[in-house]
Amino acid sequence: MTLDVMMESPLVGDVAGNLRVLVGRLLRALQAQDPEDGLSMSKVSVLSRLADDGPASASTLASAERVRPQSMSATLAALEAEGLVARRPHPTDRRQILIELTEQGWQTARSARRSREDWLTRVLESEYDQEELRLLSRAIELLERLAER
Amino acid sequence: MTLDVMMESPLVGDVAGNLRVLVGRLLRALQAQDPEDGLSMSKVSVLSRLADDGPASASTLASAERVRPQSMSATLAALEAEGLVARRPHPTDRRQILIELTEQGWQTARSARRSREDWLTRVLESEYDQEELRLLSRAIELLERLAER
DNA sequence: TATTGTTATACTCTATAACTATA
DNA sequence: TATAGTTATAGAGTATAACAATA
Repeated sequence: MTLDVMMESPLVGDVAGNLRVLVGRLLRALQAQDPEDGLSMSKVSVLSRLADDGPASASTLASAERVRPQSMSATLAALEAEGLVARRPHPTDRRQILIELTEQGWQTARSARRSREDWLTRVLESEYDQEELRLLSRAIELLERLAER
Repeated sequence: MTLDVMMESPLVGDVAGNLRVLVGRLLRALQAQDPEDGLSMSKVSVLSRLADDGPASASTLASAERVRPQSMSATLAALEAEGLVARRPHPTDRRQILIELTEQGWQTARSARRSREDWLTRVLESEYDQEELRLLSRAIELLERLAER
């Protein structure tokens, strides 16, 4: 125990290397399954954030999602074309445009995040017991902190 | 406790929804930082697998990494051009070409998985204590099972 | 016929560069 | 000048389609 702290434990190096590889593989595993709603992860991520945090400007979304404003601009144009988000002027700053979920956007955000029937849910249910799911749930909280850095 | 098991616990639905969004965000966080060795996650993933499992054919790698054979073909061509993998004929099946790590490929695979200097390692070190790192390490094992599905 | 692998081509996501409008 | 947003263009990764060689 004390030893772990005293010596430079290899744990952090392992976690880093394995996590990097894991994220790529999980991405492809999730993309391979999951045609379901026809939405890319980038789009779901933006919808999800708008649902959590409320309306936001394009540049706020861009930095939160760690993409360039130009990239977010493209994503938002696509979401708008699909009727999932709408734009309204910022009350005081006329440069900004606030992005908000449409009613359909709300429904999509909800169903994308909580669809209990999709592949991932079924796999989690069959692959892990309750204790492992609780561990995963805690790990996800920890990793969300990481994703914000 | 018993209640968790008896009622359809919302835990699995939460994990599923949050995990999907998390993976996308982690991907971009990792890609934003981490130019370091100049290798994409896809490439590191292939090198990593070759290091773990030994030489393999292109089609084996493709299904293991969940990409189409055509996509793996492109990835392998790039890795070969960088001198990290080499090809040798399959001993019995002349259709197949076995892919193996070169000496430089071995070094790169090792350092990519255990690099103690990169952004991710530093963030992990500063952001998490030893207990949290152990939890992450266990979670990564669990999620690797998921990535293979 | 089925399998392994490649080349040709296109799509998605994200990047950089250059621009307009507003603060 | 600095900030918010857009359009134009390019690169990486992966997909589908069509093909050649071998089983």
